[in-house]
Amino acid sequence: MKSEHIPKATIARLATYIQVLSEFKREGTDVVSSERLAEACSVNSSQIRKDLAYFGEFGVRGVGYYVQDLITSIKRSLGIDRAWNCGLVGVGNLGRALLRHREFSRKGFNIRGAFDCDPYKIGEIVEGMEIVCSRQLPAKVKELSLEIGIITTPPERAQRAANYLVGAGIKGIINFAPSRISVPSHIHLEYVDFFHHFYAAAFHIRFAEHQE
Amino acid sequence: MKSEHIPKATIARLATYIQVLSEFKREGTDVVSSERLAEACSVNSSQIRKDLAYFGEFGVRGVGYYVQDLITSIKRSLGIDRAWNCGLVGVGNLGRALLRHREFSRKGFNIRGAFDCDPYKIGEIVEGMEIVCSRQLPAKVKELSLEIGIITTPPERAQRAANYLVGAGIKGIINFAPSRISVPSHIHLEYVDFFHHFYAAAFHIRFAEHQE
DNA sequence: GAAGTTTTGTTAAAAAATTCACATTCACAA
DNA sequence: TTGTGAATGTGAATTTTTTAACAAAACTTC
Ligand SMILES: NC(=O)c1ccc[n+]([C@@H]2O[C@H](COP(=O)([O-])OP(=O)(O)OC[C@H]3O[C@@H](n4cnc5c(N)ncnc54)[C@H](O)[C@@H]3O)[C@@H](O)[C@H]2O)c1
Ligand SMILES: NC(=O)c1ccc[n+]([C@@H]2O[C@H](COP(=O)([O-])OP(=O)(O)OC[C@H]3O[C@@H](n4cnc5c(N)ncnc54)[C@H](O)[C@@H]3O)[C@@H](O)[C@H]2O)c1
Repeated sequence: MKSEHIPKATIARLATYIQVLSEFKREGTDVVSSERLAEACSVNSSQIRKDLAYFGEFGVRGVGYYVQDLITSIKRSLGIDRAWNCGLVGVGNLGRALLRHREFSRKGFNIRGAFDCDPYKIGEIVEGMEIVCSRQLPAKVKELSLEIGIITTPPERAQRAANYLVGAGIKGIINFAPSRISVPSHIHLEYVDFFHHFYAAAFHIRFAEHQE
Repeated sequence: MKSEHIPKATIARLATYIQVLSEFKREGTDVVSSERLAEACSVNSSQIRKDLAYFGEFGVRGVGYYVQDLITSIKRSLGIDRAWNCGLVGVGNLGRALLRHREFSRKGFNIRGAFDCDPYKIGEIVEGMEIVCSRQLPAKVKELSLEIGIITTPPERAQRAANYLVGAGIKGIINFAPSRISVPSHIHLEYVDFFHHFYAAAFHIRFAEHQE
């Protein structure tokens, strides 16, 4: 059914499918039905079939989905069947945690450049990578073919970091700082904010108490 | 219009509104229209009015919203007008970054307990807090009145961590590990997975290239 | 190789979320 | 006090997303 516009929610679910399918694979399961996958992901089974239909036909009727094949197909659909070079701006607490996180490269996102403006941090080695001055961003983006910029600076510096990245020719930005930034429309921008999960928890716990 | 069920998306947006309103406040803006707030949040203005209507009437017709009042009202609506005590299980890279993050307590989520099962880590002090053995969870949850559990263990340990937390009487869990876990239905469970933001970036960048 | 079973892919129906449109309300000025 | 302008709150219209239902396809068994 291949389609044009893909809902954001679909992409988030595809990430979950990959996660759960990988677990199935580790357990030695070769084939899985949409029903069984749906249960493991806590979604409706036609939701899964619909999500997949945006990209093509990956299953076998009467059988289900071959786990490994489906992982491969979803990855190809999302464009993560190849490596993406990333640059991280702001090597503080969070930036360091991300740099040390092996899962990034395992999932195809290689953090190849780490940038900071603090002279005490520049030159330091983190996870085998030297922290470089932000001023060198343009040169490094080209040199390392960086395509995705990760912003982990304090919020008031996020816009500046974004400007550097955009100027350097980055194609997409993931902003972990809690501030809205503006970038040209051809740059893909994602905000990461996990506080809303805490808000949701607080809200629901309180609501449940209120019910009693 | 006060309503029963609140969409997840609404809660995520309310988090954004708080963020942007706080910025307005810092800049000295006292009153803001839904139109202006909408622009800053990149959403539709009636979306904002609808989101707020779930909880009550907070604006003044012909005027707009008083920034400080609206922040207060949203916080009260979400149940974050009081402090929430949290316990963090798994003091690794990510756990440490979260423990060191001041924003948590500023937003009302106080991480009061840090737990790990690694004997080399137990006893260590992080941000003025002693890392405690996971076995002491039940005692500590009661002692410190912990209500929300934060899981930052490796994925294969997340279920066990959840079991401990549930057994200890926690009310909600935020799981940062990339694995599905099961908890009794009265426990509120949130998954934090920011890889889907990377997937979305990769997908859109690639799609844009494909368009050319 | 036909009949039966299973599970997909897809169309149709239902539900939910978003946007529009405007009557209502409030502040302020004449 | 009344009129004017502005912006909220909300019902209705629209769009999007989710769920249900089922025909088409593939495997299994007899
Ligand atoms: N730590 C967390 O757990 C956490 C969680 C959620 C969000 N965040 C957000 O992530 C961001 C980083 O948090 P953190 O705790 O790592 O803060 P941090 O202060 O430890 O690190 C910020 C780093 O950015 C660097 N920096 C500042 N301006 C810069 C610039 N213009 N160019 C390059 N580097 C610059 C600083 O030198 C510092 O190393 C913040 O916006 C924070 O709100 C952090
Ligand atoms: N580091 C990141 O940037 C990042 C980003 C996204 C998600 N995550 C996820 O967060 C989790 C933690 O990541 P990390 O990089 O901090 O890993 P890590 O290995 O540095 O830390 C894991 C910690 O959990 C402890 N632990 C293990 N089993 C435990 C148990 N049963 N009870 C208590 N503590 C236990 C370990 O001793 C260790 O200190 C992982 O699941 C990871 O996939 C990490």
